[in-house]
Amino acid sequence: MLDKKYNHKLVEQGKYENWKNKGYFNSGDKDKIPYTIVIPPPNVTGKLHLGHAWDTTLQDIIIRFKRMQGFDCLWLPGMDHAGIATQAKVDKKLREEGIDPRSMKREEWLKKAWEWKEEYAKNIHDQWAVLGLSLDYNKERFTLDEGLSKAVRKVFVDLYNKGLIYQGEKIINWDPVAMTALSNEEVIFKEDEGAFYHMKYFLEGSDTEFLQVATTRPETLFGDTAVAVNPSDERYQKYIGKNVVLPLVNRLIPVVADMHADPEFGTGVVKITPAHDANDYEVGLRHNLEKIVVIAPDGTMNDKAGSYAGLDRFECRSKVIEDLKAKDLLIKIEPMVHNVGHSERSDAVIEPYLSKQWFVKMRPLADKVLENQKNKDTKVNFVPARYEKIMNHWMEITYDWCISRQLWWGHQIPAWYKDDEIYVGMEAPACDGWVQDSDVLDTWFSSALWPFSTLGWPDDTEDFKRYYPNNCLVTGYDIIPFWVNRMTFQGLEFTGQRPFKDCLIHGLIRDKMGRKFSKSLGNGIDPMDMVDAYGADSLRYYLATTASNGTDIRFDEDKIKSTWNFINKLWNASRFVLMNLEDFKEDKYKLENLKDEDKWILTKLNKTIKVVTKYMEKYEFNNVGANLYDFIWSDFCDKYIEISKFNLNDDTKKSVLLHVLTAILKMLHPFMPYVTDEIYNKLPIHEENIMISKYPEYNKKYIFALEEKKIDDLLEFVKNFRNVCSENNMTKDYQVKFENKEDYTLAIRLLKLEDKIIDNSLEITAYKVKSQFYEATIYYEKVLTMEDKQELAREKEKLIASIARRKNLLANENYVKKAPAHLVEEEKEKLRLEEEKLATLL
RNA sequence: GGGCGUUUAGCUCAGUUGGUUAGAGCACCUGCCUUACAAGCAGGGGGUCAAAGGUUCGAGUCCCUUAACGCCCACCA
Repeated sequence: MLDKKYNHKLVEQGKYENWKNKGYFNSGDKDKIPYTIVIPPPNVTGKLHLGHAWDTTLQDIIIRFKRMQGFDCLWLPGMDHAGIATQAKVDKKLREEGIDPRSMKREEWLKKAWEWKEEYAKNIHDQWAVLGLSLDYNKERFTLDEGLSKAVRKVFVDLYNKGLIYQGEKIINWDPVAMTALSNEEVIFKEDEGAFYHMKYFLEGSDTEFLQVATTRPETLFGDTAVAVNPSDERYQKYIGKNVVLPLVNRLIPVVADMHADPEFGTGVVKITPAHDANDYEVGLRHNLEKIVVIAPDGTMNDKAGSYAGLDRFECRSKVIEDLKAKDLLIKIEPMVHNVGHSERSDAVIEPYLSKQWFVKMRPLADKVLENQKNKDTKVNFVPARYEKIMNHWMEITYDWCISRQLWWGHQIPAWYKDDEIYVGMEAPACDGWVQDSDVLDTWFSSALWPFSTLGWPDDTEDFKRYYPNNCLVTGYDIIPFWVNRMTFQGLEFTGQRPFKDCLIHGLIRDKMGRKFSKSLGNGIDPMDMVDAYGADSLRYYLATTASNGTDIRFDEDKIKSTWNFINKLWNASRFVLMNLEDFKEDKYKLENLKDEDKWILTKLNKTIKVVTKYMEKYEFNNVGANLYDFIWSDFCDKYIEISKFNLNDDTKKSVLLHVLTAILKMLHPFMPYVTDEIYNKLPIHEENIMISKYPEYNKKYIFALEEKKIDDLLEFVKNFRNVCSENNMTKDYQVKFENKEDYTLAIRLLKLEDKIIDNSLEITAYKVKSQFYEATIYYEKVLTMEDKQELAREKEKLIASIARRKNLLANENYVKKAPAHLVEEEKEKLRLEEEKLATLL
């Protein structure tokens, strides 16, 4: 027997280990059709947050559903080495231990990093287990595994040989704290308080005539090799071709005409620093200007900055301002708020930096994606569909991807150098004297291969052949540019296929006020705390059913609480069923000699199975949740169980109770694996385990339209009856006369009318209660008060208005002609009922 | 600057291909300890669906305009 209250801690204890040990999570049954999802590999940098819990719950729901539908399900787990993020954390830890990470040998440092990885991987495994995720651990991968590293090298080498990877000296985003290059996606623009510094660039040979140059970054002036004006800007025509004197440095630089200078912006004169600004770099190329790097990788000024060398770039900025002021070269300081790029990981202000890096040539790869998305049979189907636009737009405007990182934690670039020679290959060259490139690849370079590298590609493995392309990928919309896009072009390029058929996009989880969770706000919520308080089942159901796809969730603990209540309801309904089925055996199970109410619940059940299955297939779990909630609570618990109490010795009743409860548990199982497992195992008839049981299927045999309508109407009658009693404050002394020959047995039981039925009319206050089939008069000793009369008058007015509206509608020829016939009929019926009601009232 | 989204009950959100008195949970009001559940049961109140216009017999839903908020991309010397 079940306890009186649902106890999530007791229920969830030990179940995960059991499932895992029994091998229920394992893929590989060749008699079944394969179904694959690969987990978005979490970073080995910390704990999982609510976003992970949401993301993985959705995947587990899909996988459990498909498994119950009879597919050979592979849900492949794994983790991401997360290059820059992990390196930053490992470095921080070492520094706290008093060790300078950069003084270590690369191999020693890597040993520490692997220790870190093992520790955090364990945390993540523990959390996956708590959440109940049915991952196939036999297939687990890590992005730095030998197999995945081989895939990375293969892709690098092939792209290099195709000319789609090249090494070049370009302006890239430099993170001076992590001291590495970054891709554009890893730069976050934030509005910072800054200033526009207006400086005097004197004309050569003049101490009166100068150009007023405005900049937000005066410290870069040491790298200026020109100033530019717009060729159409009449104010400055006469200066084009002349030289100006670079302040503080006294170096002569030319005034060039370039479209880049916007006459409307600032003073219309812009200083050109080709080594520290992407636009200036382009200007430099057009005018053949020298590129002078003046900032060192750590963000300090280098020797090109003369006496300023060694100063941090921001200290240098202050010093330069001070000195310009002292020399009367500063005109004004104009405060301004402008967008400044910050490193996604270290938050350092990004320095546009001229440096030699490796790049992926994106145009041909992106074009392939755009072409493929036009074919509905081979494209990636986004759910919701609008997110396809995000990917396509990215593909349209994409620029070359900077993939080299000056880090240790990652896949070292498979390029070797010897004097001026370069060798790119899967393995190191055989002869001596070659030195491997010390850089590693962007983390996303390896994650981009995740859907196929995890299946053994580039080898032609059984797994790759069987489980690729993946059926579905689940991730948040914020990850589309970093990951989804890159998986898509790499998948197409290297496997000739989309990496996954569907891409289910969910939103972000925010706090109750709609703010992002962040460390600085201190509003973070540990999913493990929620599991502790309400159970994994409650958290999962809440996360999966709260939002429609692609939209954000505002975290609301009250809603998890209300899910807990729902589970408690399920628990108690199950408790009721089990109490009454104690000696029930398989030979007693029969769905025969069904009464109207049995047919009614079976019809409702089958309709629910149909609609729930449809929404499961469409990943619309919010709709699944709403339908199940309503069916379970309103139809099964509030109505059918109550009715069943009148007839509990009947094996048919017991069979129906068991049948419906079994189906309910199965449909809830993907959402609430623990509690459904607990209850299911206690049912008198059940398969080995609910998670490998067969998902309910719609069965026309158990659709009884007539009985459904009849009982719906009876329940409507009962409700109206109660309403009349409640509105008129009727105590128990009233009498009831039924006005026709329908079967009122159930109504009598539900309304407890056994001793109140009369056959004749009485000369006291009477109320009519009606539904389509049922009709009764309630007699009650009561004087009508003023209020009662007003109430009656209000109701009369309402009815008259409604009747008028309907008559009007039905008089409308266009409506009668064009609207579907059944609607017109319904309308007529409603009108008839209302007219009757009005007549009784009068 | 370009694009996407949101705006529905006090709060958080659903709302299918347009179908005619717009739903849920929580909160609120009334009455109930009715043997599965008071974390419950039976009822109830509450919304001119952001604003204006249009298409249509019919608009929360489709089209146009506007506003507020949010996000993405680009860019700001």
